[in-house]
Amino acid sequence: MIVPTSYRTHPSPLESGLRLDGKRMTPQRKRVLSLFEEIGSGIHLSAEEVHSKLTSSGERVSLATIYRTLKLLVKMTFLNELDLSEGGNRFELLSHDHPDHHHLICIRCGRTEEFENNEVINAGKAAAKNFGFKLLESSLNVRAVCPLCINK
Amino acid sequence: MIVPTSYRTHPSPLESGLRLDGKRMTPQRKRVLSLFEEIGSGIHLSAEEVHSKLTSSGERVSLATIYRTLKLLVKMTFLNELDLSEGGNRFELLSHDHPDHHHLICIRCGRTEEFENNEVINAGKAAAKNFGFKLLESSLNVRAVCPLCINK
DNA sequence: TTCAATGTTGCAAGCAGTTCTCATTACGCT
DNA sequence: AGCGTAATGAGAACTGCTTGCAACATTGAA
Ligand SMILES: [Mn+2]
Ligand SMILES: [Mn+2]
Ligand SMILES: [Zn+2]
Ligand SMILES: [Zn+2]
Repeated sequence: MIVPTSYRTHPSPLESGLRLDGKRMTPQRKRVLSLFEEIGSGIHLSAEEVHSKLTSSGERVSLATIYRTLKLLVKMTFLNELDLSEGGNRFELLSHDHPDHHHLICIRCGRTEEFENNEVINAGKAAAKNFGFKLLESSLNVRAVCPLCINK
Repeated sequence: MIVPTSYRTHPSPLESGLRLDGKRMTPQRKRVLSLFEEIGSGIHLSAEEVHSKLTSSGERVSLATIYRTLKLLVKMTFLNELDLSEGGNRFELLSHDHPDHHHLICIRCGRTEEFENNEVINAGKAAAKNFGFKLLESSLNVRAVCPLCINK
């Protein structure tokens, strides 16, 4: 068996995406995306939460960079940005299995559940078509109180 | 014909709503609600817009009072608060004919169209029921680009 | 391997929208 | 008219986020 003398490591999707836009791979960017990949989809983190998760595990990243990186990762379609209207916006790994899910939010404790519903997707499409708008995205937020919070 | 010597004017819905809560009727509160009633439903104003509409027509109201009054009128169900996620939150007269409409927003110029859709309402109800949450409200925001904004 | 070009970071200042503090004003009741 | 207390105005404060800038790090070329 022949062992190559040098490894040509495949650039990650992040790295190649950055490259063809003249952007650079940095440890900060790798760490932010890795965090989301490690915790998996279905978790919705604020910028502050991302920041404290990284710094409390010894990484040195500034909050400004977190904001810049999250915005970049959203533009690159690695992440999805949610406006759940309680506290700051939240970010989640964009899962290509469930790209169009919606959120049920407990306004007391923040617990957030996901659900999918095609009628909702179609309602958005229909509304845009009706008025001649070009659809970008539609999001249904259901504000509610969860069982644990229901009695005070 | 007998002309009464004193008129007992009916208290407005605003006034009676305030009364039974120990709250007081003020010119500011009357003006803010009147503004929405005059422009009619289907108009979505930010706090700043409410403020400048009132002050530019000669009224003296502070922005802090606008915010306080808007919140109060929402709690009293005269107004509805929208989180359209571009710029600040917006407020509209709560029309009892179309209580549960949704919004299609042009992210370029802010133009906002309304639409109703029962499947969406049901989707929210179903999601809440499924997870045992007590539903408060569900809002579908469709972000899009309007015909006038579509070519740059 | 070195180096220059330029993209990226950290920090602090800035900003937009909203809430809060507190002294003053003014409803509403008698 | 007078009193108790709710509401207002003015500005400070706060939150979530963005930006300007000097120092720094990555990349590609030499
Ligand atoms: Mn989600
Ligand atoms: Mn509306
Ligand atoms: Zn809860
Ligand atoms: Zn437009």
